[in-house]
Amino acid sequence: MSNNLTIKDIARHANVGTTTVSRVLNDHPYVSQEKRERVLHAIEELNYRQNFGAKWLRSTNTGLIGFLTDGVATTPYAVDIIGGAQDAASASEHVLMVVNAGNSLEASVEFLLERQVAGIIYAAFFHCEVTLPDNIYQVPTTLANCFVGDKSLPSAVPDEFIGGYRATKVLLDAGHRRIGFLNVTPPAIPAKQGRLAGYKQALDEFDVPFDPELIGTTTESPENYATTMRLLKLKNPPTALFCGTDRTAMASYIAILDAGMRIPDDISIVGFDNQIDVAEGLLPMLTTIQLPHYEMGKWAFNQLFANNETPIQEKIDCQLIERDSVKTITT
Amino acid sequence: MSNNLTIKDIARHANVGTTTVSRVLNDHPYVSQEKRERVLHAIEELNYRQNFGAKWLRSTNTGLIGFLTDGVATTPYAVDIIGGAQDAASASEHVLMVVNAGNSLEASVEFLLERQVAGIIYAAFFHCEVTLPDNIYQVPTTLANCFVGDKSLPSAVPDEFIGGYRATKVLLDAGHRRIGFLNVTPPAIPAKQGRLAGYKQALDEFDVPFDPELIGTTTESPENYATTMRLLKLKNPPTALFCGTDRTAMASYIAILDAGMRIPDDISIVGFDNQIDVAEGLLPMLTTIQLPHYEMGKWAFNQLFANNETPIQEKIDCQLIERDSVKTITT
DNA sequence: ATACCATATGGTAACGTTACCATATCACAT
DNA sequence: ATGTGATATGGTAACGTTACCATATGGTAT
Repeated sequence: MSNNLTIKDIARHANVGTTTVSRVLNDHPYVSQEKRERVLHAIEELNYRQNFGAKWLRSTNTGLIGFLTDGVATTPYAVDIIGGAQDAASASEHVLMVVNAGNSLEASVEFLLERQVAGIIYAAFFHCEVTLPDNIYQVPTTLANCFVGDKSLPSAVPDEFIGGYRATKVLLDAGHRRIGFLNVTPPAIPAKQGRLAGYKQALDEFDVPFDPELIGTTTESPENYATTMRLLKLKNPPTALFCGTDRTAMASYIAILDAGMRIPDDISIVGFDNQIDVAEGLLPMLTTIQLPHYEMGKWAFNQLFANNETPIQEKIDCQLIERDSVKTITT
Repeated sequence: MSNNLTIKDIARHANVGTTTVSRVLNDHPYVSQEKRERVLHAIEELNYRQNFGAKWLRSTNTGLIGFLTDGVATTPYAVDIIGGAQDAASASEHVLMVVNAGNSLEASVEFLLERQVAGIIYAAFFHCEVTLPDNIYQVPTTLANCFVGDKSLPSAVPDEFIGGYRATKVLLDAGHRRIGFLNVTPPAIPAKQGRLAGYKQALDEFDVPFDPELIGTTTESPENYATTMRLLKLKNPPTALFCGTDRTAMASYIAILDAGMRIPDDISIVGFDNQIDVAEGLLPMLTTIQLPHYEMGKWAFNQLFANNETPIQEKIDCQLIERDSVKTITT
């Protein structure tokens, strides 16, 4: 089935030396147009295919990049990170070797090193601090959606602050002054602190005092539902809600409808994540904040061989995605 | 950084021949316990790592499997297929090389063939018929979530019929006799036909006549909402709804609440997909049908080297996931 | 004794490619 | 004439591994 041809075969067929064939294959200079065409023609005709094993044995440049994730690689969230990394990788002739870290992160890294990967991208499925085994430093490594405490590796994470700020500001701009906030809870610590700071900053800019009564946390749907209800029944209830995740927003939608209110007429909602199936599935469609998964993946690949003196700790913007769940009101 | 040690170095260090080292590395027989330990010890001490390029140049057995998907590989749906394939692959010392087919499927296959993959798994992100380039037949190939018209390749797809049947039956078992059905629309043709047949079959078994008035289609949320409303306002309205996707169910939830009804007290709902964030995010949590993504991925890997005379066309069961959106009623 | 087999061990020639060296030609300046 | 540098071209030695062959030892059946 597979016709084990070598460059020797095609060298003979094109009546040139093997070196010339290799040069054509690798786009090296110093080959006449005429011979180049003869070689190309022979390759075409014999249906020749390079042997990458031999190639990398010589050159030790495999074009392989290890994409390593914590156990839960296959969550919808992580997926766009892979997408971004993959697009960037194929733009420069690299391939991703996707590996889920099993019980031992060190063993997974070892596995990739054995395959001579030129670099490793480590991605977490939610924004968090990670600890990585020492052997990962044997090869260029970048992080997506996570970071190491000592900042010894380049890392791209969402700018939670700007996300929280944007979500709050769109509501303030629409005239809202009582804005409930169902913040995410640990273990997503960077998200929690950053978004709260962004929320406060936006409030400050509009001279709206911070009211702890308007703050809740997100956990599972029943709790989200209950928290939303609590907020709705406040003496001075919110006219808008900033939900820590799109999933939280979903529970809030249900609570609000159950309470006999309408979105966005009676209350405006902003989510967080832009989890497309949820955000576009809800009605009215959800205005939310985009987590920059794709961009983090892309950035992580592009930084792999950047070779900066100090590893960059990048925070990537979280854009506002406007849909139909926010209504302008007049105070 | 990387200490280019070879098998020779460790042979010298352990005071054995290179062949013996190779034998230890590959678990071949005819090595004394004593030398085996000496070799293992030397490997440990020198921190030696095999060179896979050289290895496969000799043996042409790379342990690499190409995982190829249509453009939209990185949809949440496809992700569990990768998970299943990956788990099965690592159980037998294989690695997945994940590639998104770009504009040319043939070029993507060529890319994988160049890398000497031992097999290819092709996965679609929704159940459909696919056409594949000829060069894919040069290596064992299996299909997940799709099939080729001439059945020339082993394929695993969801059993849409049983899924539709199960969804309808759980409602019939709960006493419902007026069951609305918002079926998916093309291009997901196998899903559409199969589920409808399953729906009818279940109805038949309970001697419930098929009523075309109760059938709708799923498209985008606003339409789903409108269709749900139409059903709700029927002279003889449904007491239960079978939604073609969990996303449809989300829109139906909103419509039902808007109409002043409650789930599941006034109307029961069953979804399809078990898209976890939606199904568990809704309140009450959604009873739905599991699409066997993980199993299809696993099956596809395990069939790669099965070598059956005729390629198996497998239909994988779609299990019912019971949550809280179905209520038993007495007629 | 002899033959035969299982076990153990190491030397060495591939595997298919590219890097390095050697060589050749031609143009263009000295 | 002579030197220099750019362009072309091919031979061959690696790269690190495993398959194959050769060899050696000890046990067991003839």
